[in-house]
Amino acid sequence: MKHEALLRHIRRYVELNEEEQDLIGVYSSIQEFRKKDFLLHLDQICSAHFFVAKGCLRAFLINEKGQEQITQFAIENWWITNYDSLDNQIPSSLAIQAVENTEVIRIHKNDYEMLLHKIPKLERYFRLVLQKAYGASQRRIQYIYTLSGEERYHHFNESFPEFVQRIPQYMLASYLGFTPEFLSKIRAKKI
Amino acid sequence: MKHEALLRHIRRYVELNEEEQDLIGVYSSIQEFRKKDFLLHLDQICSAHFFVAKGCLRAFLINEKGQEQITQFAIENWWITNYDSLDNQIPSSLAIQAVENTEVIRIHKNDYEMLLHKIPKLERYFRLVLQKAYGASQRRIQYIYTLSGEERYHHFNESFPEFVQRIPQYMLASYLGFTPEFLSKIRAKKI
DNA sequence: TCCATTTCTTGAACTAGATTAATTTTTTTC
DNA sequence: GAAAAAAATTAATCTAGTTCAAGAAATGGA
Repeated sequence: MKHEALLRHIRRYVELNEEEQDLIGVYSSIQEFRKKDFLLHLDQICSAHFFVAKGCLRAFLINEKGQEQITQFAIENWWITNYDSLDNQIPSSLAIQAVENTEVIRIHKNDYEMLLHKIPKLERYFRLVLQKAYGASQRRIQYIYTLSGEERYHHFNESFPEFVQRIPQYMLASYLGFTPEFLSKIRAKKI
Repeated sequence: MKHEALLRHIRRYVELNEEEQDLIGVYSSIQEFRKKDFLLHLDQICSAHFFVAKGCLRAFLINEKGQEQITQFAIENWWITNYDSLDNQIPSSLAIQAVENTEVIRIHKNDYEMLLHKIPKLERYFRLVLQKAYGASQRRIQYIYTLSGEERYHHFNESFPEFVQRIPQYMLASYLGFTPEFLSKIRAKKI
């Protein structure tokens, strides 16, 4: 099944019968993006939810100095979208772009509503997904506020060693909230 | 009805019949907290979700310098809990405390599950609540990364002028991620 | 395989915000 | 309504991380 990766993820949280699994196929589509392709451009109105089946995405904004600031990564089994833009149908302050060649399962806003209506237990699935994402976001704010840049780097490295290998260092620096130059200096001290 | 504030909030998102409204009453309890009372202590295992009917709460942690760092506020119509501690039944790294005398509607972990089971449309309600909270959390991360301390203060002031009046300045400084002394300096420049 | 582009490093000068400590103002309590 | 406690201010000194600029290394494409 083309959307097997998504079904596998949903089945971690709720049970699905054949019919429901097919329905999810009907209301979703597979999209392939090449490295550097955009899923969502700056100022575009966001119209879909994206599930990463394979690969890696990043969300970023452009700050007043014209620099890219990465606010989020999404790898296998993560959902990503701009809820602000999607819910309120306003131009996105974030862009979403492929960091690697990436296979995405895309669910359009309307199809998402349709699916929730036809398969109410998906409400539970998305509640649990959001609860996890919100928890992670809260934890991230705690780290930003309690750790220095250097501590944040070491902590991230210890928590996600494989992921650190997958992305360029300047992207990691941006995500962690400091400059690539500063990251170089940290690494020069001790790896 | 003692839990009317909560019912009113839920009805913004999903319809409820008499029976369902009563059921929510059965599985929730009202608690009054006086200013400075704790709803959740540091290292305690969190066992409930809290809905603020009236008043104001804060969540904070103690950083390595022994200082309180506020990670979140909750006022009327906001839910607050430590999902990390609640979901994984681990000691909380956050304390939750009343900033004002506060009336809370408390739903125990088990009753929360029970309610979701008996009234499945509450899955939708909590999904929508979490989606909003997650969006706010994402937006907050964007502000932390793109605005200076001073800009964050002005922005917060413009966005929530009434709320700024409700809390001591040192709490606002902590929430915004800088020292009370720095906040004093900003205010000295221009109000 | 070579050129172009992207990514990473290094060092010097600089700045937003922290720290410390003392003082004043405001709020709370009895 | 006085004393105590909590909150806010001010100023001097300090530091984590930025900025700028230039070069080195790695990667990628034809």
